[in-house]
Amino acid sequence: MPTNTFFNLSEEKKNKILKAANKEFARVPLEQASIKNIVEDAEIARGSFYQYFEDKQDLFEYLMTLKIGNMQKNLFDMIERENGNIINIFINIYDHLIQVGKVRKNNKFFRQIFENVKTSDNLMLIKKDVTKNKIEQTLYELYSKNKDILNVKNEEEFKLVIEMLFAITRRRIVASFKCNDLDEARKDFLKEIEFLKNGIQK
Amino acid sequence: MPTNTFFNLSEEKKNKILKAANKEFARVPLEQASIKNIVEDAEIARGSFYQYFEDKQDLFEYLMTLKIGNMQKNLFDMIERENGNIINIFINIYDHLIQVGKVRKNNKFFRQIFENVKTSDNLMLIKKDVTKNKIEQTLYELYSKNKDILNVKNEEEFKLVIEMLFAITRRRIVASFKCNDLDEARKDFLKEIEFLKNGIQK
DNA sequence: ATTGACAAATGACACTGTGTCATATATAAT
DNA sequence: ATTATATATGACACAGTGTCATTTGTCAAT
Repeated sequence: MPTNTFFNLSEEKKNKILKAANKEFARVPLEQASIKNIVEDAEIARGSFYQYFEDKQDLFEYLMTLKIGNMQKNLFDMIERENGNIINIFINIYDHLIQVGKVRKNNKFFRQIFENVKTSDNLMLIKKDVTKNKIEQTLYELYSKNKDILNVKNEEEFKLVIEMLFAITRRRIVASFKCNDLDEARKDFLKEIEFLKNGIQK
Repeated sequence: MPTNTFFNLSEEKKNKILKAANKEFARVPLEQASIKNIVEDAEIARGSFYQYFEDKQDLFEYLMTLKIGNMQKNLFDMIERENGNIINIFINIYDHLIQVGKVRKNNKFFRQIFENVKTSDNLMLIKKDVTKNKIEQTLYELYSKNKDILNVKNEEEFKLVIEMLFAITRRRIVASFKCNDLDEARKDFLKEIEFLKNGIQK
């Protein structure tokens, strides 16, 4: 978490810093991002940076929570709209994120994040406990709505299914970045979803 | 690729360097690995390192090809043994790698690699064209053997299936690192494979 | 208006690590 | 013995990090 000193800054100054951070984190993966670039771009002294943030990770995570906050609402709306059907939800997430990637300015920022998620990284970038609770709760609701249409015996198995859907969606979003033909990319995604839905075995 | 200068070195010296590299790459992910540590451990001058390798990536990739070379034979044997059944092959790969992780000294090296593969990284660490050709060829043979038991219309779809199996296996191997109970971890893996095999939809 | 006390800003500094290069040393070839 | 060629070396310039003593700003109390 940033310090109070940071939060006490004028909106203008805070924005300048966040904008510079956004730019840097969009440029390269987190490990390669340089505080030097950020402070130069934001026109603050190096020392000030450390007055505001513990390190670049700290700033990065804060920036993430801001961005995720925006998406969260969309996500819960979407769950509502799809009446909880987990498969359709993920298809919607895919489409939504591809759309975001195409249109929005923070395009590159998200791309960096998606491309650089490591196999060992957790389900999601959601670490904040507040959202975590809501997720847990939502998960249970989703389970209730899906247990009759899915081949799952209990909530544990349902979680596995979600992880698989998540992994597929993530991989396919990244693949779409590299692919020129978005329609083609989407077809591959849907094909994989279908494989998971109906099984690969004859 | 390392330079000729490196290959001309005495076996002893080469081994000392590779051993030091192995140690460092087992310690931290590639980006954090330090050439300084390697040269100090291998007792060579900093300048010499750059006489042998372009950079740490170069050394890393060479080390990888050595290790993969060892596994390759095992893999092709396994394909033979399982008579090409792609699902069983992946279950075998899982078991084999878990075994390697438990037993072998290079334990940590593999763990680093598996944990730090990024979503944007390709199917495998196999970049060498030689092996690539053999893989392509093997892929076709595998397709022939599996097309009758799997729900795939063509080789493209078969490739998607392989990618999915690969992704699942990778994720589940990494999960097993974090899990104390290896049997539990294996069950989750098999469950996911079963989901893919028979579908998640009732 | 002056003082004191606290908050915030600053950049020089010590540190760690990278990649290069001129020079030194070894090996081989004639 | 001389020359050519290959190999080895560590000092150096550069880039980045995190810290800290010092400076600057703010504002309440006198």
